[in-house]
Amino acid sequence: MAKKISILDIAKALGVSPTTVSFVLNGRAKEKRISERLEEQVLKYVNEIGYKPNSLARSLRTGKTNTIGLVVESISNTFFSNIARAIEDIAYANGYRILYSSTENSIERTRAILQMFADRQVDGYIISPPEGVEAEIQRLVEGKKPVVLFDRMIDKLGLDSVSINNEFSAYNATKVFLGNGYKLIACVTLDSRQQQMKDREEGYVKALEDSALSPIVYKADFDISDDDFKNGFSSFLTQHAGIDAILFTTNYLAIKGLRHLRNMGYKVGETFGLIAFDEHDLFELHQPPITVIAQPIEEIAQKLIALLLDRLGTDRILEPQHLVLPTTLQLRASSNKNLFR
Amino acid sequence: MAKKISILDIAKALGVSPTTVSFVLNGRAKEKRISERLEEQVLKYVNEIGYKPNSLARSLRTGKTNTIGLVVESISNTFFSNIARAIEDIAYANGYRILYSSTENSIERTRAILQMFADRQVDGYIISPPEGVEAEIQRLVEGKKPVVLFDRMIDKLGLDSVSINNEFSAYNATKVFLGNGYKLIACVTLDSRQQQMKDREEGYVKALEDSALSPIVYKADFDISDDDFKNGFSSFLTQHAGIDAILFTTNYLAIKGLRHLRNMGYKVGETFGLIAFDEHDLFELHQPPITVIAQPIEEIAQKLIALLLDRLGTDRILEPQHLVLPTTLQLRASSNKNLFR
DNA sequence: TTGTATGCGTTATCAG
DNA sequence: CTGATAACGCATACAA
Repeated sequence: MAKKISILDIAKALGVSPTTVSFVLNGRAKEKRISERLEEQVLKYVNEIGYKPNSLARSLRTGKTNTIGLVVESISNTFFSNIARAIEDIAYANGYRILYSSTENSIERTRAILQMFADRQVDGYIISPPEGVEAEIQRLVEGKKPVVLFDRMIDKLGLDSVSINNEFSAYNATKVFLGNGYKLIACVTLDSRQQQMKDREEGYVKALEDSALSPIVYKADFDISDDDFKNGFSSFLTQHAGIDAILFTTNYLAIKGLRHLRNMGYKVGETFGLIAFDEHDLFELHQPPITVIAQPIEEIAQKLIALLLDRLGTDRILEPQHLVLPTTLQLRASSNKNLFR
Repeated sequence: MAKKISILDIAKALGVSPTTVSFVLNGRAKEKRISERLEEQVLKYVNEIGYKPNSLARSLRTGKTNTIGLVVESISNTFFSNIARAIEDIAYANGYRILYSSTENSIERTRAILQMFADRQVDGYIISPPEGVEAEIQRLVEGKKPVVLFDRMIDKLGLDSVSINNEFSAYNATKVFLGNGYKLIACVTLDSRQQQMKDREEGYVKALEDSALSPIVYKADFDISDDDFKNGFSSFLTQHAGIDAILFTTNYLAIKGLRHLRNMGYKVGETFGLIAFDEHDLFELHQPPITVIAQPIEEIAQKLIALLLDRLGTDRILEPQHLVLPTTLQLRASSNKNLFR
């Protein structure tokens, strides 16, 4: 590092005052009407010795850390890691760094994370909140830190948010099943009060109601073990004999389901319809290719960070924005048994 | 937040000096022989008002930020996001936070990232370095910051590192092809001077040499477009008619390859062998299931962070450690055409 | 146009 | 055992 050089050393070496150096460094030379010669001289010297301001000291002074706290369910989940990847780029381009952390849907963990982020004095937050952390998030807002939510909403807090039209997406997907002649359509979802999960289920239910059919729903815990899922899921299937299509409301439930369906001898595609939420690298290559409800990852990331940077840029409290982005139904063979005839 | 309270306020409120409060807060009460009554009193008050020390100020003073810089190729790659996930946990448990960034194999980007991390004064680095950043990493080391490398090595720097036995893994996998009766075995790899890629290729070559066969290698650029890959790959296949097995040295090349092989009508599994580096969610569910060389992700992460924490804990310069972990060859149908007879 | 002095919240050095 | 007080490096109000 050789991080010994401070603004003072520069000032001394050049025989000017630290203020002058500071102004030049912050691009306020013109504004402060510092002579161009001097400005150049400072810039040149700074460049020569490779001086970099100490961001800690600067942050301590200004109260800004140029850091954004990103709280996701799990960074190892492709949906979130892709979001993170996209956010990273835009944040960096705007001079912000990312501190991230995975909640694993645990309230405890989330509390700890938020506490840490607060300690670190991040300037703003992007959060996909688990259930039950309303109070903590509320506290952030009270601390005047901008917060943008995604993936899951917490309506009552009136925060900026970016989400997708969950209900319609599920409704639409279920309609595809119906249109393709599936009769007994089930929904496998999370046992959760998260709004987006409820919405997805609701969309499914409504589509069935349109055709005077009754919903068949299996709910699994977020952190269900493979064994428990297997047991629960297979007894669900035998209980409701004749199910010929399933809408999975999350990606990893779909993967779990796919595995067990195959093990149990169901012919996904040929006789059994399947649609999953969220795109996945290999869904297209799966045999049969899996129909998915794809979220616009890039766009979500863009809107999130744009919203946050917006808030970061001003002190005024703006009307909260709720962006609802459309999904894309990526039609593949798994939702159309007619292709197999 | 209400982050107005400082150690000074506490001192005033309690009628003691800031020093005392500081000592108590840092658990040095005993050491400094501060009366227990006073200690309790301070602790109690601090707890009551929910005071949290300002980590910025502390870092400025101590020169430690309790932050680790994690530099990966791309956080959206499952291998790296899983590593990141595992590292995150252990780091947090030890009081460290993670700043991360994706290089996308660009020297420019990596330089910028390293610069940023240095500005942020991270305490240590975990890096999977692209080619050509030796000088920059060297500089970190000169700045007395511990650096642990993974996935790719830079031998001459003599840094701590965690890697896998790339050559043997590829050798072993190729042997499986040979044992299962494949005749014309190709290798698809990265056009790169990265040591681990050369090692993988070398393992493949050696296995073939054992049987007096000549290697057939296709090399693609790291950031090759789908179209370019398609063109290059298919002309490679026609040039070397009769190829009946391929070892892919990276996960995403395998996925690209899989896609094009399917489009071109090759019957992976039945008549065409395939083995890929790195596990993937859906490889097991693919039809046929894909044989992979699986890296011990948890263990890699554990060793990385353990090594780094070790270095962080002491000033002494220790003999650099090079941990080489074994991979697991996950045998599935894609590498055994006999299963299809 | 530039310099001086002060504070951000901690920790550490030294006295007492 | 405890309390002043000086740093850490930067930014800014205020002077000159």
